[in-house]
This record gives sequence, C-alpha cells and structure tokens, in this order.
Amino acid sequence: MPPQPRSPEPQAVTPAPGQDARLLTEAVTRLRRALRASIRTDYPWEQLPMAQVELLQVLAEHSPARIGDLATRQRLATSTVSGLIGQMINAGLVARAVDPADRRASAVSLTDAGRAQLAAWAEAHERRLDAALGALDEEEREVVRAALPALFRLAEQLDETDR
Amino acid sequence: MPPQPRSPEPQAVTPAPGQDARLLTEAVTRLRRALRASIRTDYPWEQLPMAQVELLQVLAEHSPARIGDLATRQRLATSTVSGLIGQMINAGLVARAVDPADRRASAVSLTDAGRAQLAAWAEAHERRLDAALGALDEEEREVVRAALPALFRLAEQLDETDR
DNA sequence: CAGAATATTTCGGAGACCGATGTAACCTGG
DNA sequence: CCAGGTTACATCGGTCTCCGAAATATTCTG
Repeated sequence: MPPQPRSPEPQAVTPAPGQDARLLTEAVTRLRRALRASIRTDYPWEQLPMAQVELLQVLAEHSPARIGDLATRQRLATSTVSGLIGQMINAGLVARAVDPADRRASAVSLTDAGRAQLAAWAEAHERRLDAALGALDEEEREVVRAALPALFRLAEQLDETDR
Repeated sequence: MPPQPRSPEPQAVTPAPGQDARLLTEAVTRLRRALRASIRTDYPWEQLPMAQVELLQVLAEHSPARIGDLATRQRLATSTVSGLIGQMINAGLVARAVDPADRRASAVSLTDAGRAQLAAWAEAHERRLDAALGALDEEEREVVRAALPALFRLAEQLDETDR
C-alpha cells in the first residue's frame, strides 16, 4: 500500500523513479496502437503491413541487401525477415537474386511496384501523422522532436543490456 | 543516389515535414520491440503478456471495472478485452462477478494472485527500464521525460482524427 | 410487451515475432 | 582435397496482439 509520496517535490534530481518506466511504456503502447489504427483507416483498400513497409524503407536506401543485413538493421530474427520477404516477393514488391559472391545468400532489391507502394504509403502516412502533429502546440511538437534521438538511444540501450 | 522528387513544401514552420513522421514511427516501433524483448529476457519463467499487465494496472487503480470500461480506457475493442480477461480468469489473476446494477455487465476485479503478479512484473520492468534510462545522459533523460505528455496527446489526436 | 439498444462472448482471421530444425554453401585443418 | 564445423536461409509451429461480425443475454422505450 504505497501512499504515493508525491506532491511537494522532496528534492530529487529525478522526479519519480519507476513512474517514468510505466508512463514511457504506456506511451509507446498507445502510440503504436494509434498508428496502426490510423493506418488501417487510411488504407481500407490495399493493406501493406507495417513490418513490410519498414523493410521497403530500408531497401529504398540500401538496395541489394541480404536477409541477414535487413534482420540486423531492423533488430529482427532472420526467420522473421525471411518470412516477410517471402510474402513481399509474392506480392511483387521485391525481387530476390542469388548473391554471386556467396551463393547461400540472397540479394533482395526493390521492384518498381515496391517503390511505388512505398511512396504511396509514405505519402498517406505522413499526411496523417503531420495532421495529428499539427493539432499539437508548437511547443509540444518541439519537445517531441527533441526527444526522438534520445528515444532511439534508449531503444538501443534496451537491446544491448538484453544481450 | 536516387533523385527523390519529394517536396512540394511551400514553407512550413517546422523543419523537416515528413521526416518527423517517419522517425517517430520508427522510434515507436523500435522501442516496442526492445521493450518486448527485454521483458522476455527478464521473465523466462512465468510469462505475463503485456496486454494483460496493462489491464492489471488499470484494475489496480479502478477496481471493479466492466469490460467496456477497460476497453474504452485502453482503446481496445471490447472483444479484445473480453478475450484477455478470459485468459486472466483462467490464470487466476482476476475474478468476474455479475454487476448487480446491470446483469449484462460483469464486474472484473483483481485477485490477490493478480496483485502479486503485477507487483512482481512492475518491479522487474522498472528495474530494467531504469537501468536503460540510467545509461543515458541526464539531459537525454530529461528530454524524454519532457516529451511524455506530448506523446500521449499525440496518440489521442491520432485516435480522434481516426473517428 | 415488441423492438431497439447494450454488454459480452465467441469465431475466424491477420499481423508480428521468435526459436528449433533442416539444408545448401562456404571454410578449415589435416 | 575432404570431413566437420560454420554460415545464410527457408520452413514450421507457436505465442501474442488485435479487430470485426454474429450470437446471446439484458435492459430500455414507445
């Protein structure tokens, strides 16, 4: 029965200890749900799973990539990426070729269809998110923007301590 | 590099227009993955799915709650909550009673086992997250903390525009 | 009190992941 | 140069997170 000792600021450098942990987790959960939901709403038609979109984004910048590279970059298990790429090949979004340097590996690259889908998705997604961001005060937007690098660092830290 | 034909931007008040959208989405995805992974690592034994933990947290503060209330508060479909509560009842974490005021509704409440599981989970989770936060600079931590309210607002905005 | 509105449950389904296992294709030490 | 170990993947099976549609009690209302 914790009688929450929270009100007249004792004098700690860091406000609530475990409080941040919970709020942060909750925020991430909510944002993820909200993002997924709005994407579903924006795209009742041709649904493109987020996991696939993210792979397309990586491929858009590092074209022929191997399954393992994609997995590492996205911090996913290779089996996961393998499966996703399989679906994407069926959907014609990417193409797989054998890496001449190492015939075990495959060189995955975007197809024109993949590039087009990615562009369309990004456009709609940005429009939507920008609209939501636009509903915030400039100050709030600024705070969010400022936190992005730290959030990435935090994710890295979690991954790392994990290993 | 590929000539990106992207930016009909007249002149926005904010620096990068769609860039934030992508970074934010990416950050959320990464954090969610990292959180899930570290939780799996911390709890190889008795696994308690995050969705269930979140319901336990709500119940810890608003004890007898109805399925619909939980769904609304968590922004989930009632069918989702119904299913989760079903599992939690089997696990003995919560108990369901008929709401005397409306016999269609059920009054869900925590059991001692549920309270205990929640406490154990929270303890381990906070420990882990605090460790990761501790690896950041005080400044980064501060920036993250400062962004939390805005992130919640953003999630709300997305949910709302959605409806 | 019949029909409409509500609170839940049950189904079926899709996405997002992982770990174990199987299989080619490398790469070594002898 | 070749047996054995190490990659790089693909495949399977399994868990978790969710949703929407349809079925079922209840409650409310004209």
